[in-house]
Parts: sequence; structure tokens; C-alpha cells
Amino acid sequence: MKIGEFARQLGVSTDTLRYYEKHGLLTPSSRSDVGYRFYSENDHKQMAFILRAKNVGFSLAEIKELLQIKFHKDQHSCHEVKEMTLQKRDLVAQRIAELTRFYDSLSLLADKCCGGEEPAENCSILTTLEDIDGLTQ
Amino acid sequence: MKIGEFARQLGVSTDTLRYYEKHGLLTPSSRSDVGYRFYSENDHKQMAFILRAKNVGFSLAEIKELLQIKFHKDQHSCHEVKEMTLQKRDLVAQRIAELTRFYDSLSLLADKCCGGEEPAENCSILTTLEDIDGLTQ
DNA sequence: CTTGACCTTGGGGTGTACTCCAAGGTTTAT
DNA sequence: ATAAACCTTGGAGTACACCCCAAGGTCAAG
Repeated sequence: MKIGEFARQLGVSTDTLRYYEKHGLLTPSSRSDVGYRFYSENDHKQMAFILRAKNVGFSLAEIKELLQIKFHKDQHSCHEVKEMTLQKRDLVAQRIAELTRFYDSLSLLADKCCGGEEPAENCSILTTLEDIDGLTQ
Repeated sequence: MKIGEFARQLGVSTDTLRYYEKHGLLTPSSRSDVGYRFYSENDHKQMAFILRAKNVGFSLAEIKELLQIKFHKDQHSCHEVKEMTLQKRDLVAQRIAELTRFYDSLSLLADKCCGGEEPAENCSILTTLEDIDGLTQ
């Protein structure tokens, strides 16, 4: 599949795909005689992985590291690869914990709000910002 | 408290504080006669909130919106404020769900890895990237 | 009363992640 | 065979979130 069709399927621009290739995140599996990029089913899976990782807040540099868990497998021991994986997992766990705090805070705010048509200034829960932040402390 | 001390307490630069003020995220509660910024206890709480939000992947623009749940309370009804809060909460829930998928994938990878000293290429779980992405599909 | 550590504004520079040409070659449909 | 719709590389420009001066004013200690 050529770059245009591939980009459409994944909802990104062709510029983005060339940018990712340049920065080592996704190299198309082959090129035509005249140099056209060709993307495979595997490339599609890798790109989907990249986009999901980006969506949850990983930088391209971090995503590259995640991808290199694969590329490192030949040069490093099973033990090292496992350590790297666990380290990344802990980072993800920390983000989940913080997001959960946000979720709980916003839930409490919503629950305690009467939801009526009167101006919200009467909603005591909203009087100060610290309420948002302090609820789950 | 002047800007230098405040910045030190929060682990950010004075430049960052001036930048946040310029972009409407945190205005110090007062200024001295000659124009020195003074930050209060409340400012400290607001800044802590901003930093935690940033840490879980919210952009400054999104954080500003979160903060404006407070500032909007006078002009909007309880109902509107509640809707806005629930909408933000759903966004947070989506991010948690995706991060949880990453966590599960990385857990499975780590669990199935033998963790020994042999080269990781023998770890069948690591043979292809799709394994990382496909496990929880 | 001066030295050094603060503070002010304004403006320029940096890294990340794109985004948008320009100039040219290729493919496909009519 | 020629126009439209692709593709190539290279390089310039943009938005975000800072970061780093420069030039000058302020303040507390010795």
C-alpha cells in the first residue's frame, strides 16, 4: 500500500509518516523501484500502536523506547528485556494512579453539584479551586 | 511570598511562573508597590493542581479549561457547570482505559518472559511487535 | 552606601512534533 | 499522449511550553 492510502486509513498525514520514518519510529517494509514507500499489514499494526501510545501521553522518544524492547531482543538478555518492560509498566501505573485521582475529584464535584438552573455560584462545592484539588488528598 | 521562593517550593522556574501568568493559568494574588509578585497559600494550591494535571498529560489549554469550571460559576448555571465537569471526567476515563490496556500488555509481556540470562530472542513472546499490541485486543 | 541577591519587562532562542511548500519524477485514466 | 493524481526529497514555517539573556530597578547586610 502506498503512503497516501496508508495515511488515510490511519487518519494521519503523509508528512507525519515521513516524519516518523526519519525519526526511527516506523520504516515502511519496502520501497518500489522508483522509491515509493510501501506499507504492510505489520506496518499498520505498528502505526496503530504508536498512535495509541501517543494518545495516552507518551512522547515519540518514549514510544521509540517501547518499540526498542523488540529491537533490543537480540543484543540483550531476557532478564534485561524483562526489567525494561517492568520499568515502563511502573511508569504507566503511576500515570493511571494520578488520572484516577482526577477522575475521583471530578466525580465528587459532579455528584455534589445540584445540577439545577440556578447560577452555579450557589453550589458550595465550587466556591474554591482547592475543592477540586483537595477532595482526594 | 516572592516569586523566587515560590518557584523553589514548587520545583519550577520563575520563567515558568511568569509564562503561566501571561497565559492566564495563575495570577499571583497581589503585587508589591514596586511591582513584585506575591504568591499566597491559595496560589500554591492552584499551582500544585496545574502541575499534577500537566503530569498526567493535560495541555496548558486543557488545564485552563479545567480551572475555568471555577471562573465560569458566576455566569453559568449549575447544570452547565455539571455538564462541563462530567465531560472532562469522561475524557479522563478514556485515558485511564487506554493506559490500562498498556499496563496489561506490558504485564503479560513481563510475565511470559523467562527473565533468564539467555538472549531474549528465544523469548517467543518478543518475536514480533504485534504481540505487544495484540495481546489485549 | 555599596555589594550582591533579588525583582521587573521585553525579546530572542530551543526542542518537540508536526505542517506546508517547491521542484521535480511516476502512474493512471481518458 | 496528456492531464490529474499520485509520489520523491529538501527545506522552511508553526504552535506549544518553556528557557535564557539584557537592561534596569529594589532590598537587606555589612
